[in-house]
Amino acid sequence: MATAWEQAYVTLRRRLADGTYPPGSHLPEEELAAQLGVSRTPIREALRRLDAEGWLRVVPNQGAFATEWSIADINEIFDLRALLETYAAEHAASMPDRRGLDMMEEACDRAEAALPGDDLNAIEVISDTNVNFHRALWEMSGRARCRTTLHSLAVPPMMLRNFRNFDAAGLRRSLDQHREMIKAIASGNAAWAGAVMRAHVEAGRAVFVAAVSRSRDGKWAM
Amino acid sequence: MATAWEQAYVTLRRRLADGTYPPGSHLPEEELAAQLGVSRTPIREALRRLDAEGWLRVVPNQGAFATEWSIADINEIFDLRALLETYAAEHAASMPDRRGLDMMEEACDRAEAALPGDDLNAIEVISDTNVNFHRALWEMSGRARCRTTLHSLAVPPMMLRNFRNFDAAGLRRSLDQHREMIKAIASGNAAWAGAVMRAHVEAGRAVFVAAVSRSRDGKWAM
DNA sequence: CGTCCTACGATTGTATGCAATACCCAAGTC
DNA sequence: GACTTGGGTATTGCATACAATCGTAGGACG
Repeated sequence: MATAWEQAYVTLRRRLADGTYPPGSHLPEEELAAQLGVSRTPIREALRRLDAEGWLRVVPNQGAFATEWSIADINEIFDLRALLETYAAEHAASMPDRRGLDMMEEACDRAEAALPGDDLNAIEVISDTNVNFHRALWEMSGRARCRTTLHSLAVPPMMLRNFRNFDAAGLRRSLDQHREMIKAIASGNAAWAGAVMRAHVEAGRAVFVAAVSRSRDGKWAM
Repeated sequence: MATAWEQAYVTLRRRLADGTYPPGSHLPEEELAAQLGVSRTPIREALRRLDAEGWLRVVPNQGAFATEWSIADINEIFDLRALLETYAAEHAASMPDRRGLDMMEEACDRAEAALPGDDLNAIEVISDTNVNFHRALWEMSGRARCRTTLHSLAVPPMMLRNFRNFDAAGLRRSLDQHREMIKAIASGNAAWAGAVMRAHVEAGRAVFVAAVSRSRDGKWAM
């Protein structure tokens, strides 16, 4: 069994991701401690880590606040993902391994099975398998620092929720890009893998930007 | 006055950077607490943050160990710095501001004044002003996430200590590149700024690689 | 002599208590 | 009426105490 603070970290991160704690909201330590059934000590340690990873901001003597994301922030994140995911894909292609490729295949299979359903549950599955796909790729690249950095960039709330903005054709294309990436990596063609990844990230940005411009007041449902 | 855990964080980070706690060494909480004159609680919170930033690794029930760096790790860090510092330089050039440019100029002036001295103190000053220069540039780029990521990549021990590997000509060239970057940014030429930055990072890598290959057993004095 | 087991010491993990600080609101002043 | 000031409350910051866990040294057994 993992330590209490690690469990708290995982739970709080998930809740920040799924919107249980909306951006800007205050997170009182005692309340979190009561919810998770532990004391404030492990909660505080989890909050320190979430702070370091950008999930929330701990202000001295005021506590933790779920981070709010401006459109500029999100564009920056897409920029960084474009750089780092491409880098990871290129290096994964230069050292492909069976186990990682299998994990990526499996993620695609599961996503494909969920694709026909239009409900939120399908979106949930697709979002989930998407994370698994990318994680397997980061792992295969063998770049530890790149992996942890991408983890903190690609998993936060508005990235996961962006899947709700995809239409059926968009999801189909996203999945096709995943399949193409597997081919590129398996063949050891770094340039190919990198190019597909860059297109993949930019397609995600385009979906996001379109969703933002649809909402007239410039605010979006993240 | 900052909180105790923030002070502990800064102090421990500096000690990890200057070699007081060598790579691989175990850092008992109680000992750190005694050294800094606080209890274990703020120490633990500082350690969580240092862990998240890659300065050390906290193993459950075993404590904190200063991270050890393989040559592959360091090459990865230079790779990521090449990508992200270039990105930051390009965006700084697209939105130059007087105050940031002044800070960069000042860092160069101070480094230049210290340059004639060959002693370790001069190296210290140069290493210090180098950090200030880059920080000012990151700040100017307005990219918050890029800045925090670079902070955790560019400041760790072996990056700071790499300055000891530069010869006089190398330091001179490094400083010239800083001056050139200021010109490029001030003129708003993003491509120029990015190219100089990339060259700057790669020059640093070359110095590092040369230092490693000079030591026959593949270990280096970091 | 080597291996396994146990008990001890050292260190980390968590809970709790108290001190310090910030926020909120009401009363007072200009 | 707007602004300032004071106290009360809620929340965080830190220290301490105790529980849980790990590593190791020593001894028993094969």
